[in-house]
Amino acid sequence: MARAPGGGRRRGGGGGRRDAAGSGEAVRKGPWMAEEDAVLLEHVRAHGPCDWSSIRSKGLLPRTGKSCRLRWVNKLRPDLKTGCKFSAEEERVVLELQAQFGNKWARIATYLPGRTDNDVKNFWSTRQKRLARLLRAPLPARSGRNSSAKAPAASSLESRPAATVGNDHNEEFAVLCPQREIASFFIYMNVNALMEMFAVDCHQGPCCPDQVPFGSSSSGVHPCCAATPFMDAQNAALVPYDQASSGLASFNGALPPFAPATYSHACSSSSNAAQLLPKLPFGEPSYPLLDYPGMPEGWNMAPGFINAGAMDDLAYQELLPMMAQPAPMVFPFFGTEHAQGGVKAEPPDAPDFFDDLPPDMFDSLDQVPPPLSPPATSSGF
DNA sequence: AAAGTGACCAACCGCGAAGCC
DNA sequence: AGGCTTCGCGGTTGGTCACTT
Repeated sequence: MARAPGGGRRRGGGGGRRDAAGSGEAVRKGPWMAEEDAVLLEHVRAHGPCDWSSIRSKGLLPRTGKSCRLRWVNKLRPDLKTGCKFSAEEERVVLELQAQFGNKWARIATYLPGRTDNDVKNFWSTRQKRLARLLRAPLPARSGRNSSAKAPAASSLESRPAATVGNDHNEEFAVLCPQREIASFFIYMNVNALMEMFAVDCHQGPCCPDQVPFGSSSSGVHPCCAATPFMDAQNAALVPYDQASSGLASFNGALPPFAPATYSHACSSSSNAAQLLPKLPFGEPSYPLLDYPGMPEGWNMAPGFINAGAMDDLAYQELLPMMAQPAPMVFPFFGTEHAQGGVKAEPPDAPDFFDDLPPDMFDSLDQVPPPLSPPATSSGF
């Protein structure tokens, strides 16, 4: 879906208005014109990408240095990949690094030649919105074995913040997200298997021009996805609660072939995830695990599976209205910071959400993984 | 064909860090 | 040491386009 370049906002003056700056000087805001770009490029050619504020002070452009820098970084740099979507490999790198660094877009962008922090940020934001919508979407009732599974008692719903979501069909889903400070449960769910389970339509995007109904694939895996080492961005960390607790969520369908990651950097290479994951009631992953540099040792991630913890507050907030009971403003899975009336606040005492998770989930889980540690070598920057 | 929705993305804002005086 | 300026980053907004209904 190629998009015409330049489709942009018209904020701060409708593309030509001159706003009065605090000092009374006219500062232009809004979209850049070709002539302005030319001036900016000339400045960079002559002085290099620095001294941004002088552009305005010299009267070259009625733009703030900040605006000039942004324009250069995001649009005028010669090495940018403009007008091209994130590749599967880039997506994978973003996912890995976001899990490792958090929302450090500038840092992540340094691993992606030709991409800016804004690119990465926008990509991630779009992806999260899509995830949130996927989680929020009413899903049709399942049939067969799944429909017979009992949902947890309502009482346990109340105390399972951020872990359970009901929908119009009275289904419950455990959205198991990591609580880095308590116990990081990363559940990597093949979204295509998920979609198949709930007969959710597949939106594979441009890689998948000819959508094939799931039913037509004998393996149950969308052929497009099966051919993609890293699947579509719509991978969702959504596990039907009853299945999560019963272990049915270990998918037997064919999983996408795994191409060993070409991306790597000098961080942790060892792993103990293989030791941890089997302890979760999802069965032994039958696919190779990607090593997650900088993650607590062993926090590997399967290709085509996302880190459920990557779901940010946005996604969770979008889930809130779906919850049968208003969740307390305690989000143990989402880290120590969360928005609360616009103010970031430390969550109160952690609830006993463990009590509401399947007891067998913890059967052999004795040790809590250590909190995320900074990358061993971030000096590559 | 029109309206609605979602994806994309340019560019602003606020804040904090770094550098300078 | 402290204030000011500049720069960089992350969050957010909102416009446009493509696709769907």
